[in-house]
Amino acid sequence: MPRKLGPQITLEDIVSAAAAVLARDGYEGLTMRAVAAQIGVRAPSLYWHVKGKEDLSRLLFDQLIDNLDYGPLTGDWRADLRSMAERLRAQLVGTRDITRVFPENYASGPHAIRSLERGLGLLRQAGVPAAEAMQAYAAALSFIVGWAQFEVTQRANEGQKPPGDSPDFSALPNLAWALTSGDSQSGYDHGFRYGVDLLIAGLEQRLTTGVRKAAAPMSLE
Amino acid sequence: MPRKLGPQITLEDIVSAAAAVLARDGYEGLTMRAVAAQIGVRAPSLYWHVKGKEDLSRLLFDQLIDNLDYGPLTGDWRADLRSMAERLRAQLVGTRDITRVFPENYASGPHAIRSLERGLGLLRQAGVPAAEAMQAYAAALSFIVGWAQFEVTQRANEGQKPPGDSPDFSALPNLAWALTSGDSQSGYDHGFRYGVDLLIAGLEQRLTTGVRKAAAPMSLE
DNA sequence: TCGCATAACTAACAATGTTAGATAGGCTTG
DNA sequence: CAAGCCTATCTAACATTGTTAGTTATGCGA
Repeated sequence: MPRKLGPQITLEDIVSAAAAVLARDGYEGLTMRAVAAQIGVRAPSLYWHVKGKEDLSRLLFDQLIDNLDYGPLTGDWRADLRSMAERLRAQLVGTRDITRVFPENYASGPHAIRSLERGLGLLRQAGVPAAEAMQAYAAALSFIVGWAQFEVTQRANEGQKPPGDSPDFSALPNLAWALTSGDSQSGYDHGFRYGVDLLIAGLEQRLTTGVRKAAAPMSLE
Repeated sequence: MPRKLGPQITLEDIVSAAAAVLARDGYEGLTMRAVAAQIGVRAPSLYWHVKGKEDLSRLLFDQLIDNLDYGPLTGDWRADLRSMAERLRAQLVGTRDITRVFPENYASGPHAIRSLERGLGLLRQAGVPAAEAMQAYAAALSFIVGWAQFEVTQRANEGQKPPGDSPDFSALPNLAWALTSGDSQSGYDHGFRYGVDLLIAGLEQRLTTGVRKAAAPMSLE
C-alpha cells in the first residue's frame, strides 16, 4: 500500500477531528481510534503528532478557547463584562461534554491568555486597581466556569428521578421558604445573569466605598 | 474456601475504600479492582452493591459533601457565609483529585440538600428575598466549586514549564499593568477570600439599593 | 432436610491507551 | 543515479479497564 505524500495529516486535523467526535459521540466516544478514524487513519498514527490522549484533550480545550469571539468593546465595562461572560458560558455549555474534558486542563492552554488580557482590560476600565485585577478576573472566571458545569449537570439530570420526590419539607424550612416565591424569574439564563450582576455590583461597591489608595480610574463611564 | 457470614461487605465499606484509594493513588488509580482489593475482595463483588463505577463515583462525591462539618452559626451572616464557603473550598481542594470525579456528579447526591438548606438560611438572614435566594445560592456555589477547580489545576501546574517564559508583554499591556502592582496580596487564600467578599458586597448593594418589593429582613444584623 | 435468597467467587470479553517494530515515500548527499 | 536518512504511516500486540455470565458456598425458613 503506497503512502500519500505531502503533509499527510496535521495537528490541526487531529484537534478538529477530536472536536467532531466529541460533538457526535460525547465524552465516552472520544477515543483515540475514533479520532483517527475521523480522518481516515489508524490510532497509532496520532502519536506521531500528539504525546497522548491527555495532550490531545488539552489541545482540544485550548482550541475551544481560541474559537471564542468576543464582539467589539462598547466602552461600557458593565455591558462588556456581561457580554464576555455570556459568550464564554455559551461556548462551555454549548460544546457537548466539554466540562468532562477540561478538569485537568483548566485554562492552561496558550490561547487562554488572550481572554485574560481582554478581561483585565475591562477591569482596568472599570477602575479596579492593578493590585486587585488578577483576583477579580480569577473570581469572575471561576464563577463562569463553575456555573457552566453546574448548568450542564443540572440540565443532564433534568428529566431524571427525584428519588423521594418531595424531600420532607418540614425539616427544610428554608428550602420551603425559597420555593414559596412565585418563581418570579427562573431559568438558566436569568440565574447566570443574576450571578454576573452580583459580581458587578460587588465591584462597584468596592470601587465607590473603598477607594483609599486606589489608582485613578481611566475616566471612562 | 468458605465464605464469611454476616453482612460481609457493606456499601459504606465500598465508598470508604474508594475514598482511601483515591487519596492514595489518585484518580488514575481509582479502579474497581483497586477498590475491591482495599477491602479484601474481588472486583465483581462490588457490582452486588453498586450499579457501576459511575454510581460509585456519585456516592463517593456525596460522601464528601456529607463529611462537611460547618461549625455553629454565629448570627453574623457575612461571617457565616465566609466560613461555609471556606469549609467547602477546603474540602474540595484538600481531597485529592476529587474535581476529576464530580464533573458528572455535581451536587446531585442526596446529602447536598443539607448544604442547600443551610445556605438558604444564611441568605434569608441576610435579607435576601425568597425569589432570589436560589439564584444567589447557585451563584455562590458555582463560584466556590469553580474556584476549587481553578486552584487545584493551578497548583498542579505550578512547578511546570512556562513554554515561552515571558509571553511578549508588549502585546499584552493590560497583563503587564496587572503585574506592576507589588503583588500586594496574593496566594490562593487571599484570592478566594476576595471572590467571596465580592459576592457579599454584591448582595449588600442589592439589598440596600434595590429594596422595593423585597420581603422584610429577619431583624438580624 | 430441602430449597432459596444472599453474596461472594472464577473466567472471560470487548474496548481502551499505548508501545514496538515494520514499511514506504521523499529528500539530501556522494 | 544510487545510497542512506528522515518522516509518517502501518500492523500487531500488550496490559488494564469496566463489566457480564455463570458458579459456588453460606445461612435461614419451610
